[in-house]
Amino acid sequence: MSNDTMQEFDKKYYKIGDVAKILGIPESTLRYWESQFTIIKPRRNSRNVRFYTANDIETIRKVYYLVKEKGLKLDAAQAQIRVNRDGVDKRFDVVERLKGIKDQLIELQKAMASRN
Amino acid sequence: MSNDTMQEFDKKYYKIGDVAKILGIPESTLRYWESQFTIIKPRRNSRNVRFYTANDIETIRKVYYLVKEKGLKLDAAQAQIRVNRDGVDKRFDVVERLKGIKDQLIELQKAMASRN
DNA sequence: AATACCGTCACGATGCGTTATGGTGG
DNA sequence: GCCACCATAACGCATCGTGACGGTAT
Repeated sequence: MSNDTMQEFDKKYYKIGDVAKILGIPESTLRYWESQFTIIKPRRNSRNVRFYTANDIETIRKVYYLVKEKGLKLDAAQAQIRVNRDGVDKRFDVVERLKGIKDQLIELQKAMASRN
Repeated sequence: MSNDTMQEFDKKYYKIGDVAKILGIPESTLRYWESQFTIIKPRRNSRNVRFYTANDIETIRKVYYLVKEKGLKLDAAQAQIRVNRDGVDKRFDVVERLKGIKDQLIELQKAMASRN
């Protein structure tokens, strides 16, 4: 890991060589995916060198899973990652509605208790 | 549509030319997909001619959607179709559990009514 | 000088179908 | 003899990724 990697105390950046080693993917593939995806856009420093966050790496890990292990096309993988986000949001909505119902039931329970 | 197509009164079978016209897919593609998929296996008659059910056609329609419109690889499309079945089953399970809760609430309502 | 990065481009592998050929049955 | 079907194999195109090249910065 190069010296540049650490930018601040708590915020780590990884250069492409680091990411390649961490994920076991050639640098050339990382550059190629970046050219094909809109969801993988690492920051660059003033000398045009890529700097990846841990979040970037997680996204790439998802792409790797979908493309390499599930056999989706790059386009489809990108769409799928977005759909998953939507799916999470939808599940979250359901949870919120059920929490509302729970609150109503608690109120009902209180009402019943006060009747005794 | 050829004469062979209708086998019984209520059960229709379609030959490959029929399916190709219905779905707007070349026969060659249908044969190719059949060679690659396990989920598309139309019956054959004694002369080795394919006969498709309406169900077969629906499966092919799903494949068409996933492969042509969503850009999945054939492998991934096949997996996805299975996953969707699982997904439906899981949603069904949730509905069943919520129905059970509903029954309990109805019982609760009755109990409250009898208290008056 | 050696190393790590950059963009680009050419090449190769794989996936996906199409087309061509020759054959059978009605 | 025509039409719809069959299998097989060669071919072509697109996608995906790799490798190599020359260049820059530390």
